[in-house]
Amino acid sequence: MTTIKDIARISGYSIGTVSRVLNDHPDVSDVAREEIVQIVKEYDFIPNANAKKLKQRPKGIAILLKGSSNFLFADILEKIQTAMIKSEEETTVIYLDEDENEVTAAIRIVKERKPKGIIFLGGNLKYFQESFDQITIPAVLLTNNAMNLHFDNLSSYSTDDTAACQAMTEYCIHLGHKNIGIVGGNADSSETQVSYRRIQGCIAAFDKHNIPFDKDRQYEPCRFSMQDGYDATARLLKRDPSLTAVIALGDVIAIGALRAANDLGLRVPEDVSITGFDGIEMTRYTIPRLTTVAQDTSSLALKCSIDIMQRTHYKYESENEIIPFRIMERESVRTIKEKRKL
Amino acid sequence: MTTIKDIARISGYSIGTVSRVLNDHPDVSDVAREEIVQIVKEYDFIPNANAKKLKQRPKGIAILLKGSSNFLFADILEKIQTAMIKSEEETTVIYLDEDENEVTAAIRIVKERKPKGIIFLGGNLKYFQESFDQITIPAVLLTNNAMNLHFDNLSSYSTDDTAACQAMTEYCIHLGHKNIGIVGGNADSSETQVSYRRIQGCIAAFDKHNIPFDKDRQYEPCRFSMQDGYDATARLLKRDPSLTAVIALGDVIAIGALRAANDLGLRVPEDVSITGFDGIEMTRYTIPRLTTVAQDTSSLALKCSIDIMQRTHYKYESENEIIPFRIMERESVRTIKEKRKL
DNA sequence: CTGAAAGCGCTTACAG
DNA sequence: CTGAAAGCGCTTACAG
Repeated sequence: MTTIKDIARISGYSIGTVSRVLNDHPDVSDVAREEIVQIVKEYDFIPNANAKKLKQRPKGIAILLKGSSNFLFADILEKIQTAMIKSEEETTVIYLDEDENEVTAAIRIVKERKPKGIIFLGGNLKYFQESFDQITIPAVLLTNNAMNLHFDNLSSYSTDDTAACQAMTEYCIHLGHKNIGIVGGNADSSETQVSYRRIQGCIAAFDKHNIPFDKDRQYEPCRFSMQDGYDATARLLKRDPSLTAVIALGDVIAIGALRAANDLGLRVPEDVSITGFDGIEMTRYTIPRLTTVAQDTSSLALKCSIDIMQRTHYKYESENEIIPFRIMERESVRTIKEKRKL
Repeated sequence: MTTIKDIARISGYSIGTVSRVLNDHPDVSDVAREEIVQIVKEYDFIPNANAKKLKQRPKGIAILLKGSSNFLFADILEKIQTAMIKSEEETTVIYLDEDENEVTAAIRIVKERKPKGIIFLGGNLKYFQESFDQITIPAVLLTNNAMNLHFDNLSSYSTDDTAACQAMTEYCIHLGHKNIGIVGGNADSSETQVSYRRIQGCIAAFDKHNIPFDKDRQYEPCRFSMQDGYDATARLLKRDPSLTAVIALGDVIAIGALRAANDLGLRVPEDVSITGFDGIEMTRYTIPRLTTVAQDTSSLALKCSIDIMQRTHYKYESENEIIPFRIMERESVRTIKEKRKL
């Protein structure tokens, strides 16, 4: 393994000068620079990154993304990287398992890579409560509201899950649906989890419009995957064939739901309406196209990028902002004719 | 930032002893161990990983995955990790951009992390030709055949893209299709790219059955995304409405194709048949379910895992193996009645 | 512009 | 079982 020492020996210059060339320092003679660059190329020399970081000062932004095949996060990530490319700052993405503790991971990464700031693409508020106090550099949490955590080096930009689900439910109600099923998440979960907040939104809509909701009959929990969405929707629809609409708490669940309804011989939306949540790309290609509530990934990405750049460079305050969502009216929900009027 | 030095000072032991405790070395007294562990916990001490790696010997397997939202690779990755978890070896996944040079990245990673072995999930043979010779540790390339590269520290396990596409095309031909379109990739690309090999497979089938193929009319290039698949298929189908089947060179393309046909008022498979390639999860949920050629991700993952473990631990030879594919007959292809017989 | 040297935070023979 | 010390491959004041 060739090291900087070898390059120094071969070039006849000192280690220090080689280091300066390697790091584009200005105070090196052109002759020295050329000779050293030449030898570095010849030997395909790449400096040992660990040794570098041992001395180096904080640099770059670390992006922790939870769930490597999370379509929503993948979308946001792409937009963050587009936004960040203009700034000088380098960006490193670290993919975490769905159920990994992202704060613990972040603490480790801060030690290892010494980033100037961190972006959390998704995160469990509980983990933040437990150990985010060990992180002292600026950070941004996306798609989850960190308001109640009160860390002054943590900003957050998120969609109001509860309001969004309430809006989607009301959308269905206004179209005449009264017997609506919900699929996804875990009703017994706590406020720190998205599915809980989303379910609360649905229930708020029912309450507001005086529509009864029988959880045992109209709700079916499931994880956020197509397969689970498929199974849960099949159970739900079999248990209560009178349901005219099913609100899936995530788009991947909805895609499974579409298929499940189909396999039960139900047409969407003629026989049963189905809605999603997130607004991932795939929902524009399903048959029928999925009506869903879209999180504003562009704003989320942009605000996050600006925030982290500002706070890593200057003394800005962190903030917690709710980004507006949008109901994407597409093809998977139909209008129910008022039976009473017949 | 607390370091090993602080822990040593506070505990009253030497740095060496603290290091031994940290690394679970046996020759430390229980008293010392307990005291030190206690203090480490108290201070939430995490050793600096860079400093560790500066001295440490090779460890773990690095997995380089090209294209962070590549569904096929995501699937294989999951299976590799399941297989590897049983072995002692740690595994690190590094996600690369679709168009990044994975070999250059690997060279850097070898220096930085000192892994014992590398797994490439996807890769461009051209990059391997150019600079894989700088890598001397055992490596495995997945879904691409490295046979002709002749590196004796590089194994490969792959699907025969050409044979698979030929088989899928023949499948359609046997069902009576004669006027078949192809969508995806870039016909002018070189042998080192999958799309070239897949197209060759289709053409081989046409030749074998004496079916004429007019590239300008029946072929439409496109990148591997739903949007591109949608656009390309729309162009293809408009240009030649007589096509009875469209072979998409990737599943995501096929998903776009499904939607495009639909928007053109064509029913799948009644009016036009559509096939995919890869066998990703989503193809089981499309409406209709997609007929596709499935790569055997389980075998790919298992063979790769066994290979890398063997070659990092013992003196095994590298090998290049072709893993059988499977045509998944589902719902998106129909049988054409022989018009002549009417 | 260049070199000698201290130091980053660890690990690991080597003595004892 | 434990400590003192060399060393991993770099960076960076400090002199000159």
